[in-house]
Amino acid sequence: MEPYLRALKNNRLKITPRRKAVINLFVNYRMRMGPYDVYGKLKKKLPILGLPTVYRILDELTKAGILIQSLSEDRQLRYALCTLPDAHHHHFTCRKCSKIEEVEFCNFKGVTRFIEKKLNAKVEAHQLQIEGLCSECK
Amino acid sequence: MEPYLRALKNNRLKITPRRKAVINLFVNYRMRMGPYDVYGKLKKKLPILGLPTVYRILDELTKAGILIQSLSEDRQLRYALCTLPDAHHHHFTCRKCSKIEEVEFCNFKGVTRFIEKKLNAKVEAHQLQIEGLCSECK
DNA sequence: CTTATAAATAGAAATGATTTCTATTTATAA
DNA sequence: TTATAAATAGAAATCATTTCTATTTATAAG
Ligand SMILES: [Mn+2]
Ligand SMILES: [Mn+2]
Ligand SMILES: [Zn+2]
Ligand SMILES: [Zn+2]
Repeated sequence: MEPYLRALKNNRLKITPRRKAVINLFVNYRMRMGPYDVYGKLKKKLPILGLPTVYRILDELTKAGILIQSLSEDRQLRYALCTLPDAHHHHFTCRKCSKIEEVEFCNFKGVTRFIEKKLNAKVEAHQLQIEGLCSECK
Repeated sequence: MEPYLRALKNNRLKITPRRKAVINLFVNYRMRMGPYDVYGKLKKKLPILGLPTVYRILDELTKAGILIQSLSEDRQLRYALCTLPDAHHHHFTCRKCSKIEEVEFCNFKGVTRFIEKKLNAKVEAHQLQIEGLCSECK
């Protein structure tokens, strides 16, 4: 919890009950959740809570490096805790239980070389989504 | 053009002026376009044209393997012609001119091995977006 | 412990891409 | 030529997301 509060301070974000509750939720549930999921789960403990606040906090936490944002099959926003904010890496999502796992391995240099040689283009960014079944669900 | 019309037949889609116009547009402009881009460009030649028709045709052509669908940074739908519908491959998008190029190279097996060994999970699918500047724009 | 201030929030409202609906038109096969 | 299901236009609905504004709150300084 402390490193996340420090990340808030580093990004000049005040430590509020709502922000702490959102972070806590993601620490307890290590899975992908959308704004409405988060809203639904927090509404129990914080009956006075606005959905726009959830959207805003999720965006702020993403910019602060605490969460990662992705789009699910239905093209809606999803977020998950990222425990390795600094080094380049990817994420594996379980199709059954939505659990997220860190993938500290990236092969992409080979693809970059291929493209820059064959297409004579400059590769600037890549994004990789990996899906499947986690060890418990398979 | 003929292989695309054959693909329509194979998918029990009638050959209509609207569908031919959409395919033609993507054959002439080898770039990513959204429904509204397509609508705007076709409206000149086909003044009677509905935006829902464009949405529907783009979806049908994607299911028929003629186009690929992707989401742009602004989370909106984008489409492009795919000239290699059968073999597994990826696509490079130019950030400046939106040109799409085929990338017939995929490294992913190494990532799969890493994940299946380290996380004991089953990898079922992956999606890779590659962006940069094409040979003309860089 | 106050107080001042900018930041954060709730709730209502707006936005806008995408989808649905329905009456009419059209491609296609017999 | 005709019958039929498929395709379409245009209007309307949907709904995730964003914007707006008045009120509340976290925080730092005195
Ligand atoms: Mn991570
Ligand atoms: Mn392709
Ligand atoms: Zn799982
Ligand atoms: Zn370019």
